[in-house]
Amino acid sequence: MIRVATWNINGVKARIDTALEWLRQDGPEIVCLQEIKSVDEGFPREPFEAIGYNVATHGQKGFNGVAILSKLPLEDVTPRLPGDDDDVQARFIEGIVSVRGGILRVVSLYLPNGNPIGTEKFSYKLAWMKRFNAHAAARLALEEPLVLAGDYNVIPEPWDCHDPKVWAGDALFQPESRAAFRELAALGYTDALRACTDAAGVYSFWDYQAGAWQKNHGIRIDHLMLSPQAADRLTGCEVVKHVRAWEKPSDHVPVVVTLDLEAA
DNA sequence: ATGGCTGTCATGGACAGA
Repeated sequence: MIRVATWNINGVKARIDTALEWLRQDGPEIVCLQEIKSVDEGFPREPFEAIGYNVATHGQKGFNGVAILSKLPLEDVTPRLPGDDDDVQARFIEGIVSVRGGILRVVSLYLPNGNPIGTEKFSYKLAWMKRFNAHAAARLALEEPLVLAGDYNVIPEPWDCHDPKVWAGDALFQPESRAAFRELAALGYTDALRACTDAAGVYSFWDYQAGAWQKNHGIRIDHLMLSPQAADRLTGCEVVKHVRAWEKPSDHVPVVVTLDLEAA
C-alpha cells in the first residue's frame, strides 16, 4: 500500500516539531504540504531527510509555498501551474514516483483563498481554478494514477461545514467556487474522502479564533482528487483529526488516502 | 466582532489567512 497525505502546515518553521512528530509516528509514503511560508533555501530539508523523506519544494518569501515529501525517489519534479507565466505565487508542484507496473503522479496544490468576494482576489481564485482544471483535464490523457492533493479552499457542500449560513458570503462557499470544484468530478476525478464516507461534519480545518476547535466549528477544504486509475486503487481515506489538539497545531489537519500500489 | 488567533518579516505592526 502507498499512502498519500495532504496537509496545510501553516508555516514549516513554526510547525517543524509537530510535523516531525506526526511523520515519525505515522508518516505516509508521500506527504503534500501547503503554506510552507518559506523560500526553497530556507526549507528545513535535513530533519525530513533524516527520517527518510526526499524533499521537493516550491517556496516563496513569507507566504504560500508548497512541497512534496516522499519516501520513494521523486522524479520529474515541476513547479508552477501552467497557463500564466505572470503568476508568481507559489501554489503548485508536481512529481512522479515509480511503482510496480508503472508510476504514480502527485500534485501538491494551494488554491487561492479568494476573499473578499468582489475583488481581484476572488477573480484570481476563479482564474486559477480554470487553469488548474485545464491542467487536470490534460493529465487525464496520460491514463496514469494521479493524486491532486491540496488545500482547495473550497467547501464542496453545505454538510462540509458546521453552519452554511456563516459561509454564505465567503469565497470558499460561493456558487462559482463550488462549481469550479465540481468540474473535477465531471472530468472524472474522484473525491477520495467522499468515495469512502457520506458522513456530514467531516472537517479538515478549524479556525484558531473563537474556540472553533473546541466547538467543532470546522470546514472540509483539504481534498485528495483521484484520476480514474488512482480511484481504481483506492482502499481508504481518513482525516487525521487528533493532531489538531496537539501543542502548536496547524489550523488544518492531514487527510490521507491509501492506494493499493507498491513501490517499484 | 468592522476579525475574537497565528505566522512572517522584522523588531512595530502590517499583511495574509479562511
